[in-house]
This record gives sequence, structure tokens and C-alpha cells, in this order.
Amino acid sequence: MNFVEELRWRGMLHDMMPGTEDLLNKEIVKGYIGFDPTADSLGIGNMVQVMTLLHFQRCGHKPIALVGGATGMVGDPSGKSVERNMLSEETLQHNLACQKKQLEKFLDFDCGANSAEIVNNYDWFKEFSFLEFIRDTGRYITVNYMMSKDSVKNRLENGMSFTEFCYQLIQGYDFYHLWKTQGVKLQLGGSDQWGNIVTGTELIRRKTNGEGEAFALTTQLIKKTDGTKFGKSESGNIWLDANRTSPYKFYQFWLNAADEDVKNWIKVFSMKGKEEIEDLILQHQGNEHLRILQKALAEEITIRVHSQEDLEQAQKASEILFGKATKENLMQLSDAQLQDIFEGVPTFNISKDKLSGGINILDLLAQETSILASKGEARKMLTSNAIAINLDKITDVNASIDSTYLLNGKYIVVKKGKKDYFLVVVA
RNA sequence: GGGUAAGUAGCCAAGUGGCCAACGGCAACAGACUGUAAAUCUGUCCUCUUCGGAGUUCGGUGGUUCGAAUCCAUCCUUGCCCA
Repeated sequence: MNFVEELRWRGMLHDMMPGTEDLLNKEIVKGYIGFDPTADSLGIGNMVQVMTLLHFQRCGHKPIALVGGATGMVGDPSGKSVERNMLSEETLQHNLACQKKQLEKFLDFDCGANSAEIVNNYDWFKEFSFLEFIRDTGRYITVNYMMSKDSVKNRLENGMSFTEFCYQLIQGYDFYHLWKTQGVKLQLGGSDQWGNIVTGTELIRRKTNGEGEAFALTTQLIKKTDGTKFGKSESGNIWLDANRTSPYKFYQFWLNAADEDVKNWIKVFSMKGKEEIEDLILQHQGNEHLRILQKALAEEITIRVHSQEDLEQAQKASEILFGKATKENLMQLSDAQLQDIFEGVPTFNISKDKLSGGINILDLLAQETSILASKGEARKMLTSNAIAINLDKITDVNASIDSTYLLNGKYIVVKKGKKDYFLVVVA
């Protein structure tokens, strides 16, 4: 399988240096992508780079994931308009460990010649003295060269610290180091990394008097047709860590992809082959309401990031929450099932005796819990048909809720509008 | 420092003595329709409310007036022009 061709039809290829394709066709290439340890989990934005490495490996090359223990201490100015906050060394270590664990899940580390590797650039920077660095590396790259990068130019107006200015040199040195010690010839990355990557190839060239061969390949940034940023939902970033974004929410994110977006995204995030994907797209045309692509994508990526069991749980929860489920369906669920489905849903506790004599619906919504901000608002929501208790719509503001409403003797499910669920636990 | 224009609800923006909780638009939140969509239509959109109302707003403070977002004084902030 041809890596460049693979990226091309998937719409992932942005740019590459001349000669890159020839190199890839000629030999098993060692290529790497850097990951920035800004958080203790990768987000789905990083997933694009993970997919790039996966395809790279499947095409017979050797992928290396670099976690930025050193670069993370400096901070990449690319695409940033202001100096970013420095992370403490402690958080950095924590983030690195977490990201490393996630990366290990996706790549194959035991497949012979092209087994994946994970490296940490802190390992070669920690012994490096400042003087050594500016003598051995700094002198090969001119300030003029560094200033011409967009990431620097865009910041000249508002100021940029020397630390951030040096970032590209540090990242460039990574490439040189990997090239020299491990024979890594290619750096991959998002299109915003072009400048940083090229500083690396330039450094390799200059340090070797033009002898060294190194290449760059960048991928397209994922776009949404409505212009908003990819990887975020109303409730924030979509993370790979189940503790930050539950498998259910993760699944929902992909399931809710817009028709226009999903056609592009499935090419990026699915390991399915060209024909299979094109076939799915054809099936999707004209049958958009079936959401064939959304389902295929959501299933595949939820399994890859989480697991088959998590997918099934997410699908079951989706079915209950958005399907034609009724109060009866809810009542059939076991305690454990209820807890799984409503995991992550805002929960309120009220005492059993409050409920025993029946409690007015307005009081329940606005006083005993803060599901709604005030009784006035609760009244408005009720009269506009927005509130359901255990999936049954309630419109009467005088309705009284008592223990007959309890599911499994202790839960009440409150739904506001179409998608907002609340769980009231009675104890 | 001198001149000048302006500051109104989450944002944009009308209002220049009573009919102002304040036109309109965006965003948001509900409802209908739908695919858990988009588009569209409807309602809500300062706070509380026993839905009858009540309370607090128009940069800050003080004043004029029966009555002020609107007039006066003063202070603060911002834009623009000159130095």
C-alpha cells in the first residue's frame, strides 16, 4: 500500500517536500510525529495525527510517536496569539505519562521491522547545557531564518518571549537527533507544523554540509463546514480519556456529525478501505436520515478509542435516551444499567421522606434540586411542554410527584427539552 | 496635555422628559416539523412570582422635576483628531 496515495484519497495530505514520495516508495521509512503534552489526555484533534501514524504503519513504515517532555516546557507559538501559560514540571510529567498510555493503545509495537516506538525528547534534552546547545545547534540557523516563519511573524506585533522564539529550534533539534541516532528521515504533522518541521530538515542539512537527507509531510487540518472548530462540542473538548469524555458522549459526538462533515471525516478516521468507504458514501446519498456514515464512523472510532463493550453501552444508552423508549422501558432496567446510562448526567439527591407524601413538581425542579433556576422558570418550562418525568411529559404545574414514580425504588429521571437529562436519587 | 464623539440588557443597536423593563437584530432556551440534523415557523429571553403582580436596571455619583435612559453638574472609561 502506498502511503502518499492513501493519504491523498483520504483527503489528508496537505504538503510534502520534494522527494518524499520517492523515499517512501523505496524503503521502510522511519517517521515521527510530535505530541504536545498540554493536557493529560489527547483530544480527538490529536486523533488525526494518530491516524496518520496508523496509516503510516499499515503502509509498512515505522512510526515513532514523540511526546514532548522538553518542547512542552517551552510551548509551541504556532497558531497562538499570546504567550501561553507554563506548565509545572509535575503536571507535565503526569500529562506525558497519560498521553503515552493512550498512544500505546493505537499503534502496533510488536510487528517486526516496522514496530512502533514512543520517545520523549526530554531524554536527550535533559543533559544538554544551554551553552552547548547554542554553540552546536544555534549557529547553524540564522535569526533571519527563524524570523521569517509565520509563527514568529504573526507575533511580532504583540510580542513574543525569547523562550517561545526558541521553540522551533528545539523541535528542529529533535528531528536532527532522531535522524542522527535512529535514522529517522521523515517528520509528519499537521499543516500548522510545516514551519517547525522545515527548520528541522534545514538543521539536518546545514549540520551535515548538505549531506543529510530529511523530509517533511503535513496533513490537512480537519475542518467543519459550519466554520466552527473541530473537536469541540457545546460542552467542551472531546477527549479520548473516558473520565473526561464518557464513551457515551464520545459516541454521540460522532453520531451527530453534520452530513457534509461526515463524508470527509470518515475518510480520515476510519481504517476501512477506499471502496468500502465510497460504497458507504453512495448509500448515504439520498438516505441521509438513516445516518449510515455517522453510525459507521461512530462505531468504528468508539471501538478503537474505547472498546466494543463501551460501544454497546453507548448505543444502548442512546437508544433509551433518544429512541422511542417509554417509561416501561426505563422500569425494566436494572440498577446497574440505569447507572451506566445516566453516568455523567447531573445528579441530585433528595431524602425519601420529602417524597413520601408527594412533592409539588415546581418544588422538585426548582427547590429540592436546581434542575431549573426558579419556580417561575419551572412553570414556563412545564407549560411549554418541555419537562418529562421518567420520559412521560408533564405539563400540569400542580402535579405531585410521590414514591410511585421511583425507578428501582430510588431514581427519578427528569428530562428538560430534547437532550438534557437529570437524575434524582432518592435516599 | 488640547479638541471631539460616545458609553443602553450576553453581544450589536434604537430610544433624547411620562404611553419604557426599554424598538429591532444576533446569540441562547423551549415548542412544532425532522434524522438526536439543517432550514423554517411559534413562544420565552433583567430578577423573583401565589401568574394578579412585585423588585432592580440604561458608565459612577449627586442634582432639577410630581415624574429621568432622556435635562444639569461632576467623575470614570473608550474611540477619533491635534500636540
